[in-house]
Amino acid sequence: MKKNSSRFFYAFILNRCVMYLCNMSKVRVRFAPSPTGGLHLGGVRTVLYNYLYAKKQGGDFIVRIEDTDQTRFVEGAEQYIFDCLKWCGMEPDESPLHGGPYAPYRQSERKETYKQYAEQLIKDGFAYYAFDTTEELENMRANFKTPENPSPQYDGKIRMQMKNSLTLSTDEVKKLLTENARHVIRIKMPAQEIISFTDMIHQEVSFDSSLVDDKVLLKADGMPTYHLAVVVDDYLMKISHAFRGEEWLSSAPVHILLWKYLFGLEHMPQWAHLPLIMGPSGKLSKRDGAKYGFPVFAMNWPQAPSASDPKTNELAEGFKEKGFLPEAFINLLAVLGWNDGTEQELYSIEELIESFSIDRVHTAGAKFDFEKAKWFNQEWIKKLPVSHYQQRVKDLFESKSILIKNDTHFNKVLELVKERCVLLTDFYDQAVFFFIAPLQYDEASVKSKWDNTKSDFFSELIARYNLIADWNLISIETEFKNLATEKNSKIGELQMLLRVILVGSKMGPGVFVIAEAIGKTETVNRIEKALVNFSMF
RNA sequence: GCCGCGUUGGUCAAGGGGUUAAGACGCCUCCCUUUCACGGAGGAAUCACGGGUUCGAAUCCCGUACGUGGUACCA
Repeated sequence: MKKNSSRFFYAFILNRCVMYLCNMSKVRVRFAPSPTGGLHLGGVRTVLYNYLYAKKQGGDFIVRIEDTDQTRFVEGAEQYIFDCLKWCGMEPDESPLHGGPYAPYRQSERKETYKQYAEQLIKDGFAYYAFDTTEELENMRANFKTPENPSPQYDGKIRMQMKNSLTLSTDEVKKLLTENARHVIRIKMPAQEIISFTDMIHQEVSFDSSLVDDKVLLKADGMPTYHLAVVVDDYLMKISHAFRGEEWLSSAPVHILLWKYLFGLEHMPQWAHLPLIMGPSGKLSKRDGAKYGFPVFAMNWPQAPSASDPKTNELAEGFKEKGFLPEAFINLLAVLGWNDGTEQELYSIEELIESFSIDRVHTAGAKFDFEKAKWFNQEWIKKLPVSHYQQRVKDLFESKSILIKNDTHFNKVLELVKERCVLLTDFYDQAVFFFIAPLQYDEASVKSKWDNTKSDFFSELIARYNLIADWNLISIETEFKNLATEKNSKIGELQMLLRVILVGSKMGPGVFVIAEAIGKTETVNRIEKALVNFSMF
């Protein structure tokens, strides 16, 4: 106790010192999705690492919607993202739905802000207007294309051959601008500069500015591109740490430069580029889900209906609907690319917050393994009390037309079978027979064993069972075993037959436990029914 | 092509100069159970390759190969 509190004290002091030395304000992280479709594995892991880091430091978790591409906007996607976060147990502190001091949190609603910064960059000579049409850009790419350079860039080498405010006269530019000619604003990448920064995962990363193209900052429709928008918003929203997928690493130099030009490197958040999650063959995609039979989205996502191809109007399955518990989903994602150095694998969200550290995140991408994912779910089903997921299982039963009348009894049944369920959906097969009599039997197991002595035994068992006043595990088992002994029959064999009679197949918990649970009347009914059916084998 | 990032069993991974190279999933065998699981005991399987540095390299350095991301008025 004493040791703990002193440890806490020193940790606290250390923390304060670090904050003082770095002149650090509050930890603020953001998850910035585009509302273009389902939220997949990688996305959820990115949120998770953001969330864990923020919560561990007592910081804020912000969700910002990056909807700057109006052509890719999908109705309902934003709400879906929030639903997924809620299901996963990660409530944002600030977001378009939750509000906050830096609203609006939707980039489309901050359009004018970005424009000012873009103009500022032009004024300072760090950016320029470009008037090239789509055709002109295509021509450029076609003309400069060589086997050695299959995808020419709009960069320092060719910008002087294009139609922009660097090549046109001031008057021409002014004229085009007043005429409202379609144009974009591009960053002017410096000719020779090594741009480097420290990534919390990859350590030192550096780029040669001459190899990076003049990225568009402000599009012709006045919307910013991601590059401008992240930097501006991260600054305005006082983001302290920016964790994102590794697919952004290549464009990091653009963002670093923008920070330098606009706000100063000292205000820049600390970066961490998270390795990508892979599918069985390469990058994890929606297709992998269909191909290998596992979900890639957090929750079901109805693919956008397409008039030209009705096949695309299908459902992308989610972990929730597949039968995963959010606890398991979060757990498996957290340890896919991170571990705390101990042998622990099962973590609650609170334990994750406690143990998480960004510097123990792997540098390499990890392949998603569905078998292991299922194992996590199985462990969580065993670990959590049945009451935790009872409603979901109840809904499952009711969707299959089995009405649950008694919740206490239902709870007991689930308790009996929980350790043999991997997915929540398994509860149906594992427990249906507690509610309805088997419709068919495992014939192969019965055929070789069934004869007159067996049918005599079960006929007499019915009589004995009918006499039991107190229907409980002991009386059921005792009667059964006594009768078997009297008849000089093999108990094990008869037990197996009783199991098939009650369940339909060789599965489930102890036979007498099942008999007790379904009750005397139902047990007797099922034996009677089997006596008729088995006579045909 | 160019640039970035990466590479420990099939998968997730610990280990970061001297280890019999942890552990988990999956697979196999056995025990438990005349069921299916759970549980328990075992087993097979690994440092991408080639050069250095070193008494000693999975570990440090350099190449190569492979993978992956970027190379859009997408994010």
